Amino acid sequence: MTTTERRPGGAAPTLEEVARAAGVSRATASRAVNGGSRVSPRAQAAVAAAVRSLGYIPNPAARSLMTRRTDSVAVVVPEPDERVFSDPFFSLTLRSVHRVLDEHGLQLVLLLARRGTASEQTLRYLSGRPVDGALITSHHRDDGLAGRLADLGLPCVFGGRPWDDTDRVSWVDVDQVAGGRMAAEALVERGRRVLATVTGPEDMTAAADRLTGWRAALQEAGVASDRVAVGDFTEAGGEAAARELLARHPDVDGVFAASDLMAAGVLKVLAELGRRVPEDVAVVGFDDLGGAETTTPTLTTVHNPVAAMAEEATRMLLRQIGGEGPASPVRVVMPTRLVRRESC
Amino acid sequence: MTTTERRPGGAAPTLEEVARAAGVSRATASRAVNGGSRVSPRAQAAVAAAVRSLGYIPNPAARSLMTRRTDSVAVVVPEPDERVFSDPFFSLTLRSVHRVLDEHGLQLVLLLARRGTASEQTLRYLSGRPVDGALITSHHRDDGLAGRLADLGLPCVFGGRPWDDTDRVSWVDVDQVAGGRMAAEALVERGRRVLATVTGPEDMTAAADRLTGWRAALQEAGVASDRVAVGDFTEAGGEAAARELLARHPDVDGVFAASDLMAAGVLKVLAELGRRVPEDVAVVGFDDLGGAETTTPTLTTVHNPVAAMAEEATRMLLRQIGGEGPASPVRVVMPTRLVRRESC
DNA sequence: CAACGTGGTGAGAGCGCTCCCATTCCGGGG
DNA sequence: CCCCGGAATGGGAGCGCTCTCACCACGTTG
Repeated sequence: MTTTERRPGGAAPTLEEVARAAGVSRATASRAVNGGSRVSPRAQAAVAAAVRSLGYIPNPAARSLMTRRTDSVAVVVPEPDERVFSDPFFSLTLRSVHRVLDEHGLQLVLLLARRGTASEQTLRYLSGRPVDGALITSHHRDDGLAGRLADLGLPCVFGGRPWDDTDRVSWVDVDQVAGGRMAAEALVERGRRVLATVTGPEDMTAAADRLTGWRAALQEAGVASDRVAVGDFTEAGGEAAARELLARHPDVDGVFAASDLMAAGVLKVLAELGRRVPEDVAVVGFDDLGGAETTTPTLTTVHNPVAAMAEEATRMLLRQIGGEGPASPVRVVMPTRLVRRESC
Repeated sequence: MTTTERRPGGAAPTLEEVARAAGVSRATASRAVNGGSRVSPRAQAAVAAAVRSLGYIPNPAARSLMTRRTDSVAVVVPEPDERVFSDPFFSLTLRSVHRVLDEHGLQLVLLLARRGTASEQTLRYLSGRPVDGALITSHHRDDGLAGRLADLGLPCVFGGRPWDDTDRVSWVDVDQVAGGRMAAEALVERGRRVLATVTGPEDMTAAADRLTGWRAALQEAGVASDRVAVGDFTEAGGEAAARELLARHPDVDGVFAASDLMAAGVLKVLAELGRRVPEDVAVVGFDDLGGAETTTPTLTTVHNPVAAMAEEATRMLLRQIGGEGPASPVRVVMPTRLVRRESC
């Protein structure tokens, strides 16, 4: 066990004391502590011993005052309502980001921001550079974060294409348009012709893009694409949207829900109304994050490579932080695929 | 909009420059920036104007080097597996903590720790005092965190009673034993006599305490309390445990699952086996975090005041951080209650 | 043998901030 | 008229660290 000896004041030991104990200068002690290039084995060993015996831990504030690095990264979530945390999308993102950061010894600072005035606070906070970079998830149209972050000069990567300034910041996204097309094609292929969709919030690019792909594919197939209800990516939202949709269009024989959570809500409503899935109504979801396998029937869905995207975004951020100078923004669009299960 | 003028180097403006621009000394500028007692209105205004025009943001590293405060708090989660994020318990906790911290202008640092060697790393990190305090959630028996954190002298509060050193750290918990009793009594009251329980992980106090209460109440009622299966607080875990339980004891007419997630798994198995709930088998859950209302049938459950606990824990921590000197540990045990729905 | 690296080292200068303390400038009381 | 106390201020030290630079003791070279 390390001794917990402290200075007279009870304060933590400083590098100065380590140096004294090791019989070297503060500079040499610093070099030794930081991986020690240009340090003799003798000095290295002496410092290591002193560190151990004093229980020395470098003061991060002092260190980052000089290095201008904090070894931490912010995950900015511009929407702290219930949705965020209960959505497996978010959970998986956070976990993946954390794993990558952990590999590099970085800490994760969670920045939840209420809508509206929140980006103001968030930006103010970030301008103080309390973190080395920021990862932005699930942001909405009106926050204008992308441009402002680009102005700040803080390394940052968006998870999901931002609405504006798409060429000024780096981002990673799945090919949402292709995903929307796949859903449409899957339903058409099964002979469905009276199709409807439950989309996500209109102010999120993911929702808008999936809808774009859906409409394009339907038009090409010569099928009407005007049966649309807006959900909010939650199961309850999907349920409400499905009720509305089926009331207006009782003859629907295929539904695309822009998230598996919403698809679960759709399945629930269909079950209540006594419609068989997929016989009477085929259903396609989006995400494939585990939930699609536990519904009844299991869900045919468009795979969303969330973990891969989060990891890629994090690595991009780390590269941006590590690299010198403001590299030009990078865009990565990941492919997606349809996963066939029972519902379509 | 603030001008984004910068120093020659492109660096952020310093207090020095603000002082110069305002025509005052650095000391006065500092006082003015920090709420300004003992500063003349004239100087105050001049500094405010300079801050605005230069777009000055204090450097947090430099500030905390002097003040020894970081204005951030760690939430330590000693179990970063899927379970944590998908559990509504955790989501709600994180949200509540964040809300309270936000009110006080503090940031939330998420500290996920793998089991095993992880507490070592976590403790090392915390010893550098990169945060003003720590909130520990959902910890397990073998991590010995409580004592070690107490040794560190870092302000901290445990959410849920720790296994060891319960008198050396502050903690908040719900009256788990009473909750276990309530579940037992509810089932007995409905005339059930062949009772079984699906508990949580054996190395978590919440699970152990609920089981203790359950057993005590059953013994008092003269009912056998030896039908126990161990789950892991997840739906899948509850499902597996229920299968095992019903295979061993097909005559069971009442089940207590130590979480609603596990109760959902139990309901699923019962439905598959064609047992009616509550007619054939009554079921009681634990948590009541929203999920209990969406099962079929809806779940009678023991209410877990998670949000209130998280808020209380956070406020306790803030008091501990604000107060001078090492106050004696505080323990808070919150009452719980049974919420009657359809399943019992 | 003089000139030249070259790895190892320490002195010292800050990083940007807060805070202690001495100084100044008041008005009011002796 | 002088002295004293309090409010406002500035000078300067120092938080704990990193990093540049000069320096020294060695070989290695021409």
